[in-house]
Amino acid sequence: MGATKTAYFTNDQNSIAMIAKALGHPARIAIINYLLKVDACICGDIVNELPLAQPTVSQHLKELKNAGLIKGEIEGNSICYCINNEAIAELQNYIAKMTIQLENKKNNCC
Amino acid sequence: MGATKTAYFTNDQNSIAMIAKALGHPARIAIINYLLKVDACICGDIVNELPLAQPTVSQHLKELKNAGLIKGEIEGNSICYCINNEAIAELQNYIAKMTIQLENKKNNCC
DNA sequence: AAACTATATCGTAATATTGCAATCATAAAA
DNA sequence: TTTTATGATTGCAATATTACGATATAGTTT
Repeated sequence: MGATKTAYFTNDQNSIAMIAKALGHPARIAIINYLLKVDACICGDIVNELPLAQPTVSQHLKELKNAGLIKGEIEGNSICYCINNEAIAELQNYIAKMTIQLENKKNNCC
Repeated sequence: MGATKTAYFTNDQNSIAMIAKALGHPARIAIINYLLKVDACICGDIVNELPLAQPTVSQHLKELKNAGLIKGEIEGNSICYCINNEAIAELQNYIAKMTIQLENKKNNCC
């Protein structure tokens, strides 16, 4: 008890849930928004952008990385993070499917 | 410490994060998928569909409801849940914006 | 090499989530 | 009215997340 029963669900369900979960924190949304806004993926200053301490930001970056939403590349002293289009595409694809299904049934209820 | 610093972020960031968070569990993805698949939004059998106990499913439904992703309507003895298109639209809109921004910068890095 | 910079990791406290058995609330059926 | 069915709520244990100070690691600069 307490732990998510991952094994009980399909790969697809777990995969989408993992991506969504990674986006399920305002700090991580803020990080993604920042990476989208900044022209090059200059990083590190993410810490300056966010109202959180450096270790906390580092931890959020790690979670985004684990979920495949961002990639990091060592660049001399610092590290360059940027968005991984594939994960975004997977989520977009899922949402798009949902929307199509929703349109096909319109106002069946509620 | 331990609690998310919601107040430090914008409404938009919190709003999207809330929706994403609600989708951040395979059981809740499974519920959404089921609601999309079933023609009418006959419910209750959600419990039968999922490998989880009734109180657990009820809790997941509550979270989806809190996040505005589903609506529930009392129907005699049972309750009829269905998807709330607006929340889905909000998420889709956000992802679409992301995609546009991503296309505008292509391979700047990483 | 020593100092500095940037970022990750460790340890830990506070809080949140997940899951379920037991129980409650309400409506339908008998 | 008693029973039955459906779904929510309560209480609790196990685990996960969030946040950060302190520290470690690795590259850069002096």
